[in-house]
Amino acid sequence: MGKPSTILEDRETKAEKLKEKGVNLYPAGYPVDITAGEIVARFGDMDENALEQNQSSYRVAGRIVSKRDFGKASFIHIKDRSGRIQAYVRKNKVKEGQFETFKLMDIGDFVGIRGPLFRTKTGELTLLAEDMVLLSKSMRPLPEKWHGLTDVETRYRQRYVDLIMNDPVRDVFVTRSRIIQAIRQFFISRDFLEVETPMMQPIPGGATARPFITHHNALDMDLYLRVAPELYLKRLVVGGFERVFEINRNFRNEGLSIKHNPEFTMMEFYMAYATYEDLMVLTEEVFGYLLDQVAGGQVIEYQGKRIDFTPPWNRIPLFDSLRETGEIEENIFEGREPAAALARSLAIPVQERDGHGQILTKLFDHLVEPHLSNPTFVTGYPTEVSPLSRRNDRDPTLTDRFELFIGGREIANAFTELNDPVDQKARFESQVALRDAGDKEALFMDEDYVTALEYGMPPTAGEGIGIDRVVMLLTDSPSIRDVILFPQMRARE
RNA sequence: GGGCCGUUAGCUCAGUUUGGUAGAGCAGCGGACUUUUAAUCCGUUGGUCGGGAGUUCGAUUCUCCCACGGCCCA
Repeated sequence: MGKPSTILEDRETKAEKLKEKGVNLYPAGYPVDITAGEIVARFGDMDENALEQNQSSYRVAGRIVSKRDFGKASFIHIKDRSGRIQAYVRKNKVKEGQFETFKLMDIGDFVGIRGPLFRTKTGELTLLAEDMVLLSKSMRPLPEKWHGLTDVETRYRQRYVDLIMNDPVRDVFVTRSRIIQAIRQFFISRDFLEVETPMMQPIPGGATARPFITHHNALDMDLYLRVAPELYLKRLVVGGFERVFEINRNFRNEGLSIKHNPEFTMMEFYMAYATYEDLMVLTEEVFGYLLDQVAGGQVIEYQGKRIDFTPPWNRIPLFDSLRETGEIEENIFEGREPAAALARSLAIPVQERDGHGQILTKLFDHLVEPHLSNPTFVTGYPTEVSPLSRRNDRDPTLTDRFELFIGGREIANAFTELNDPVDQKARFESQVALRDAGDKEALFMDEDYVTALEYGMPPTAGEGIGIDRVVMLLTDSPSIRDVILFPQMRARE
């Protein structure tokens, strides 16, 4: 990159020639009065005669994405945010001198074109250029028209080129925006308040994950990029906002993979007086709305597999899901050792500090999770791995919690919130013990959060939905990098 | 962190097996062409073969190290 080549030199030469002709390479603005997409929508069905009757002239602006020259005439396609439209540039139709200027333009340049519409011999709706101005000169060549840009590294590092060249990529991000809009609308319509809570936290909390550390100079204190907004959102429930949600970034200092990016987008919501069972129904409803809005039906195809979102979704306790694999002995539920032995035999790493519940959850992750294709609520998570969840009334070793799996991946995590400050403090203390034993993902003690609970939090249920993973499902994208505009990459020298 | 694969012209890719300092298509440049659709036709420029070291008379090719990327595992 940045190395001189003849292609770059050719563009500089053209730029110089244009300047000599008095052409401004980078003029300000252009009075666009229609987009390419609107032209197609409004005139796409009109035949030649009808178009001829319409004497109106239209101003369109966009990037030249293709060019077919013929001496004294040329066909180009220009692309704007709505789509593409062909334009016909002919020497005796444009203004004096403009054709010579056009000859110095390249694929990649932005132009503004004014003229009437007509239909070519081959039937394509086309703008006849009567006035044409250069709006911005492109100094670098775009990738080849036929194969386009496929190199994934370049696609991620120079996403702007990917977006210019690959319409399906562009569509993914349009869909992503629509998904977030739909979720926002759904919750606002249910009387939830959208809020923003700190991304920089003195005590990271809300999820068991390794945080990023940063430093505030004026305060001379370390701050953590949040791993979750959870504890702040629940403080707001304490404060009387009974229904809140936030859609924003979380940061986790972990490896990169096809489903992990260090920063990712999470939607979290909290609903006073609800239980985790209410949230299962609400989750079916929000996905139902979402699929209607962006997928046009309750069945999608993800990576060649059919996924049916028609409610009600399957619900299964975590331990039962392990039993159903048929690959386990009942004794793994009775004591830590048999569970640990099974895990080791499956090459699942078990740490000294891992408790029985932790090991069973790891077995689930390994044996069950990848097979949960249709939406499935898994309930009955051990209290040990759920330090912020309310204990189940019948079995206090389990919590009132579910995780939602779709397409073999965790998509959401929800529970009735632990609002007993005494139990919460004890849970934090267990987490601190784990941290002291070397678990870098364990929670920190958060005294102020306990204090908030001491003021009283109504019975509440809350849920986090991984937005990137939802977008992956609904856009049939195999990698999280395909749904994040600028995925994290190693710095290049 | 480990394993496997990849990195050659602006882009998409051959070539490496069997070492003799590189090819194609598109793009670009010059020419013809006033209704094309990957326009067509004629001519033509362009490469420190990801970086470094080693083996060799000679390395894009073989060996080692490094960088970046992808997939799988952890």
